[in-house]
Amino acid sequence: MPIKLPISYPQELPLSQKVSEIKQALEQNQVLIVGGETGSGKTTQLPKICLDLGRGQQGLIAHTQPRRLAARSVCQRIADELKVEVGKEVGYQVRFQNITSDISCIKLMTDGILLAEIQQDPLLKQYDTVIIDEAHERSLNIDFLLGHLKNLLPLRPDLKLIITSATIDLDKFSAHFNQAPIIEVSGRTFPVDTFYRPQLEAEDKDLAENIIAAIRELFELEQKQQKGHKNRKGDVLVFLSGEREIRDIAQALRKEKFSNTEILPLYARLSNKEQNRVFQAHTGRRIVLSTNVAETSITVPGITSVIDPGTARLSRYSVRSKIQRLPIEAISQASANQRAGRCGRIAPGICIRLYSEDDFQQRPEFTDTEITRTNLASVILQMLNMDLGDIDSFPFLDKPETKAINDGIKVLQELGAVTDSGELNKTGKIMADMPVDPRYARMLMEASTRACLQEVLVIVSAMSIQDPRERPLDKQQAADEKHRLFQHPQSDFLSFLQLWQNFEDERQLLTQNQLRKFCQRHFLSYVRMREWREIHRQLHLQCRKLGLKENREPANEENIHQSILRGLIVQVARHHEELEYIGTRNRKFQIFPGSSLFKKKCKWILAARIS
DNA sequence: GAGCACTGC
Repeated sequence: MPIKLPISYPQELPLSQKVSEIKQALEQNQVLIVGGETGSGKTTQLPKICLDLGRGQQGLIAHTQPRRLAARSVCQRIADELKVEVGKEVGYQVRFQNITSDISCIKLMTDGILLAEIQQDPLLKQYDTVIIDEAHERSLNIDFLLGHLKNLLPLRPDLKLIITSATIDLDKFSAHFNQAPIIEVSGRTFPVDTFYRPQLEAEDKDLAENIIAAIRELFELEQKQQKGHKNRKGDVLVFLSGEREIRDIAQALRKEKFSNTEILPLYARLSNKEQNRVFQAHTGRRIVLSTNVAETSITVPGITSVIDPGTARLSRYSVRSKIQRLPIEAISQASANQRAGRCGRIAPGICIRLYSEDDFQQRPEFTDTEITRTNLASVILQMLNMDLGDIDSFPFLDKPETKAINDGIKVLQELGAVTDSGELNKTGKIMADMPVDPRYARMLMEASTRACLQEVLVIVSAMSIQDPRERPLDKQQAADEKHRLFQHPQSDFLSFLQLWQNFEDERQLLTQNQLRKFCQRHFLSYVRMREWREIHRQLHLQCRKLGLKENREPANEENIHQSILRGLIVQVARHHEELEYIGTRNRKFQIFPGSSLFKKKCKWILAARIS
């Protein structure tokens, strides 16, 4: 039964000018690439165009976003434009939340959800159209989806696919899909003036001084330029590498006492409430000091200038050392341009780069894609589970190096998920059905045989989220003191268990409001505690479904640690001297000072994470 | 003696 919805395209959106062109291209081609910057309207209008063409009737229109928040808010916007309720004709699904119904014809979701669905339904039979949005972000999920979709298209001639991307590297997507047509849509952005102000090491200035100098220059530039403009001083966005750098620079900037100016930190670990401060109206000027969250995840409103020191932390896996790390690196040109673009959204902007134009020109054009920077065990496990055949011949946009693939297979062998010849065994099949890292999945399986699944479920969920313990700058001691209440003297893994048990006891007794207060008093993030419980619940249900054995009696600690060890064999270490330990591959490291084992000099330890 | 960012049936 076709659903009739009133469809119109807001005149002011650039994409609305191209509706008939896009319709024609979609009718004549199976795949279409749409390039357009922020504000082009592609995200909200493309699903409507599909609907207009009669799609979303035979099957759903799938529309993927890289983040949960985006999936929810895009869903809301489309529902508003179509004048329907969220969850009816237009719904969304993200982890823990499925707000769709039988009458849904557009389904917003994270790309991770679509990927997970492929495990059960490789042909994606419930969809007649798939829109992969923000494909330029090139996450592991997106790359895997684009590879699978390429194989799928000939098997589903009725399926239409739209790939959208910022206007970088459109040809690459087109080439991947048999020279699919490209339609470019302009964005609604303003020009950004870029200035290069290299930090001169010879002058012995530190980053703070360079940033202060840049801010002063910015203010002067604005005054000169302001003759023709309205007299609103816009806000400044400064990109920094991490929490500590933000703290240091904030301190230095506050000392400068810029008149009528507020310094605002922004990073993902802040509570929602603290993050929301950037969206609140304010008088005077604001200088926002942010990590990379402001590059893609959070759009800070009101920014008219950007200061870009040109570095960021980037997660990298080394096949040689078997370790995932977070080094600070020079960012790519694409990333620098994305940062600059953050100040051209409401008025012409100014971007000051704290490096030379030469330096910029010599940088790589694009950031290395995630698939080249990460351990492939999880991707390979999923591919084996789907029986995709030879991994070498899977049509990745960028093929991972053979040695990275071999390393991923080796990890799976070490976990006992595949045979010596690289085939998935029974253990591996079950692991592939668990929504966690293969190492963690292996721990759960081991725990099932060692009568400690209950406990290991709590620990694995804890390791899958960000640490719920908070340590505010001005209350570090008070926080440490409270956290010690939950500390197990011999094991940080068991500390998680102790925290969980305490929290559960309180949760049974308290109202939600009281529980929030309990969290505040004990320096725990309520939001992350909730995420912990949600992941735990999801994993618990899945383990039950997969037939893992739950223990009725409390487990013995030895068994808990043996189970964790089964997943983390490469992270055992022996005491060397003083605070130093020697791990596998002769790696030397120290224990994190927050650990209960920090100064204990144990003979052997098992590290949850090494960096 | 101390913390980049996302994400999953």
